Amino acid sequence: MTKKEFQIALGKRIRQLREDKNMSQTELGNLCDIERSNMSRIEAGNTNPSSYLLYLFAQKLEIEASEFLNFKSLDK
Amino acid sequence: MTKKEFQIALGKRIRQLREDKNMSQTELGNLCDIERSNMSRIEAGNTNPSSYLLYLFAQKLEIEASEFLNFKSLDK
DNA sequence: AATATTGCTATCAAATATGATAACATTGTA
DNA sequence: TACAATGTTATCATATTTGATAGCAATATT
Repeated sequence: MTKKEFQIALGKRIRQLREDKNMSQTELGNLCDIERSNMSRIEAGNTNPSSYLLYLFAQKLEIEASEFLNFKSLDK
Repeated sequence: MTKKEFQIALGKRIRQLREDKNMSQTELGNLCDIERSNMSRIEAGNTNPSSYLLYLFAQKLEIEASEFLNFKSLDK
């Protein structure tokens, strides 16, 4: 999985978990002190967010941070 | 958990999982195409590594990436 | 219809991570 | 003892993420 592919998969996962909580990008962004434009970039897979940001997302969505990285082990 | 506290906890976890595989910083760094000085910085909690790097670590250590983020839920 | 909300994209500056390298201490090994 | 490997810290340059902002389209909501 390339970096870009990873980012896209991660972005989709973040969006999915955010929508499960019926939260907007703006809301989650505010809770985590990041811009909504950045939320959009991240969910679109256009950037490679920091580990700490994943932790913040998880905290604010009240889920385990590890859920973001539960990718099916497709590749070696 | 502050950003710094997170980085320290994450760094310790990375070190622990790396040593479990009897791998040196140099070896894991080479496999992931990152400098050994960067490995040291990360494990010391002096930097906030990218999500993709966690993924690479997991792949090369043959573990689930989610293991890096399995922190005990100490904080709200 | 008008307004607000949401999400996307682009731009530029600021902050941060990483590469590359060097020097040092420590430990293992020849 | 020498030598290599390992890990740490520091520096500076480069790359990347993020902040801040704006404009746009689409969709609610009034």
